[in-house]
Amino acid sequence: MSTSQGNEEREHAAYDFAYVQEKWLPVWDELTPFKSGRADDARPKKYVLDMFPYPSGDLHMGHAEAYALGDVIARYWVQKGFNVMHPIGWDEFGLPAENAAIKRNEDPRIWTYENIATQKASMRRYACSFDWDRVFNTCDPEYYRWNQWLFLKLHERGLAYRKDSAVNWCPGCQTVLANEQVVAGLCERCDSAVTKKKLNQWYFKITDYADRLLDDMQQLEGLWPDKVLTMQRNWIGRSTGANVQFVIEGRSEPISIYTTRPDTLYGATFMVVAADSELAAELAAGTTADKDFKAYVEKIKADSDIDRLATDRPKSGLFLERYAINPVNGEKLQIWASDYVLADYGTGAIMAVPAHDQRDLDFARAMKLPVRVVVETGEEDPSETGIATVGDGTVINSGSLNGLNKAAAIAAINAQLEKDGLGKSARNYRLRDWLVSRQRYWGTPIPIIHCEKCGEVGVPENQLPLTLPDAAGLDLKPKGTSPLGAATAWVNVKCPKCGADAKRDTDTMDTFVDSSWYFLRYPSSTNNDEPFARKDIDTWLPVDQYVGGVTHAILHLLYSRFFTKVLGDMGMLSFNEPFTRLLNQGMVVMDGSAMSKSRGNLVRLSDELAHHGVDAIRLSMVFAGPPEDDVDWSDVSPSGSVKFLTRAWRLSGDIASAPGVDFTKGDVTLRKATHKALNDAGIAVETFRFNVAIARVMELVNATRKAIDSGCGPADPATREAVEAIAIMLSLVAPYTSEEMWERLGHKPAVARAGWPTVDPSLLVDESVVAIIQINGKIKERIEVSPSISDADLEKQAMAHPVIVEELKGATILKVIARAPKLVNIVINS
RNA sequence: GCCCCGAUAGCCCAAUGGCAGAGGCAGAGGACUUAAAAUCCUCCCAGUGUGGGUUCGACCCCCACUCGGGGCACCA
Repeated sequence: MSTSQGNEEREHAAYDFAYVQEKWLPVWDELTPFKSGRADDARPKKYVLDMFPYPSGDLHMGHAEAYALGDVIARYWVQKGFNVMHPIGWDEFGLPAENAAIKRNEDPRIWTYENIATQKASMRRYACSFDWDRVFNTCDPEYYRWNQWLFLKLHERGLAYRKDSAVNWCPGCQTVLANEQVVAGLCERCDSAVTKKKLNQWYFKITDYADRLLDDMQQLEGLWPDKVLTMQRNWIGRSTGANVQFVIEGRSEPISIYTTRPDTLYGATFMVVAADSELAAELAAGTTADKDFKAYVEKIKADSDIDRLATDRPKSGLFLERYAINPVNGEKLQIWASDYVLADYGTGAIMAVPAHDQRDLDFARAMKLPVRVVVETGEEDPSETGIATVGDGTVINSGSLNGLNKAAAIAAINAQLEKDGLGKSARNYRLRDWLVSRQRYWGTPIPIIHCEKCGEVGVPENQLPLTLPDAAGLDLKPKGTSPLGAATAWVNVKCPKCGADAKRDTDTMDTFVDSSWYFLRYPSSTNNDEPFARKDIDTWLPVDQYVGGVTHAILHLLYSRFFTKVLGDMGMLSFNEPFTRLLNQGMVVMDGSAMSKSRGNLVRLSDELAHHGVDAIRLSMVFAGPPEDDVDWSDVSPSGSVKFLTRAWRLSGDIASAPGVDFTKGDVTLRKATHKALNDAGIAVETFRFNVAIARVMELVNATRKAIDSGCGPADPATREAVEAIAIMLSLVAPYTSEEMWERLGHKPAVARAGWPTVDPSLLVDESVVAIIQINGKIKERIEVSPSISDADLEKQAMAHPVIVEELKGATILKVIARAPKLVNIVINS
């Protein structure tokens, strides 16, 4: 630590950030100001969590922003006297590591652990307020054994199951993908066009939780960004309607269709079944249409998702030469097969009401099928305009439903169908079960043994973790089947139940399994007896504040919510939403677009840190604008941040009073500025307006500079109070500078634990305020009044003011609005 | 095509329905200096995308539109 003489020597030197960084890091290592959960810690808890990184290289600008923002929140609550747990770990399984391993021809662990070491060192230098004692790696067996344990628990509960299904297949990665990992028909990892493949795969039954995932979002209202809640609602996509039974000529069983518009049942003019469904194949079998049908199915199989998603795609289909009977009027309806009906939604069959559904109308017009209007909406005839009338109206041509509006007709027809045993109300979801198996090496092995006699047998718990076979000797290149299959010594085992020869499941789990419960692990990160201890969970969870990118709005957050509910049902925890508050930070872009090497606009974090120092980069990130907005690095000025920090730092060398001086004896004007800044900055931080909080600190720095140079002077206690407040507020964004200031002010480290000064409410009120006097909304005069003046007194003063009296001469006063102590508005006719 | 968010000074951004400017960047001038840098001081700049409406009063609320960003997109 510097001597006072050393301080003097440095007094007028420029602020040397490199020196200061090197100076304080070892001190903080020693003091561990952010260690959470000491046994004797009586402070109330606060769990602040940043989304954990993937170790794909060194930290980049995006990390710098995210961690700067998360750190403001974590450090603020520490200053406010909370026992803050702010942990970090690494999310390591997945394709980047595996692809790097293939390229380098080595074990993915090597690349992974190298990158972790790099990132960890960068985080330490970046002065993140992480609790380093809680770190874990998801690729360590000590972690992923609990993925396996959870998988087995889900399997026991029927929530993990295998089925044959047409799944998303990425030809680039040579693996299946979850629905959530297909973005606009492309693989989210490698941008290959995703195709369909019929495979037997593992699923988690997230659809069982669709209603709870939807309904529990009510409690997140106002605490999560609306955008994320909307995206999740859309993704789950609950729709309500009815299933209706249609008798089929020549078939013993009726076909059930799903519709959201049972009120238009009389308007059904044909039926459509999904061309790729078993139902379609069965209906076509034996008819003269069968040959054409098979050809049609082959044709649509060749279409990629991209083709299917094209908006102007013409409708295609084929008449199956079969007929259905409309249950309400006995009409004979043609049954068609088409790819615009999805096999895995609803029942895979629909009644087509072309007058009131655009897709059905497009199809009817293409195939020359009849259109019948059964809802009078006042719009033109759909069969002429080609535009279906989908809105509300009066039901016509519909027997007993005639004259009703949409809602009444739906209620009436549902009741009638139910009574006649022909249908009942139903719900459907866009959400599909979560496909969790992957045909790749670098993931958690699925802990299932396949036995010819016993079927799927879970690996006994006492044999967990089931570790990955050594990568050496395995060909990791993607080839459509798991590389684990080649590890014969690993694959061939005895059935734990019957002892017969059996084989291990060779697929690995989707890496999103790892991150779906990791936030539960931090409080128990060193516990090797269970995934998490109930006592720790009850102490720390749920997460009070989660910070991360909006890219995870659906995937990770939905899966985490699902896991939380499942674990709740298992009695392992007692809350139903894992993340109480969520902040989505924006991205860091350059010249308006995402940074990339190929675009040539990549800014290297390490370069920025070398040029401007950690504090200036953190400050620039936080001050750039509202946290949820993108930061355009070409708009921010790290050198401006350096300038401000230097200016603040210099104040600390100018203070002439001693630590502990009685602030109440200080200059009132500056004291008011200090307390207002503390008050406003605190509110701004709590409402995520960090840029505003910094503006308040800048104001106080300016006011203090002025007070020292030409006001109450450096010896006044108020200047010390102000600079100490600045150091504490600045500690949220500029840990090095503020620590240095704190020392120069005569205090011992760490400023991070100094405590947010208590705001004196009496210093927040002004003795007098300026009230404005308006006539017809235009400002005519300003007067100084007491802040506690009454409306009546303010009005009296305003009306008596000479300027106003003059203005009002000859006018008729219509109304006077007084809003003490801010303004009086006199309305006159002019 | 549908839904959501945004638009304030040359730029980034502030403003419980009540004086449009908190803060910063950039710019201009000055002080200090042999000079430069650094520092300090002072100053400049818009009436809030467009058109209506509500109100005593609108950046703020309502309607329509323009532009920008994001999400969803055959889910019956």
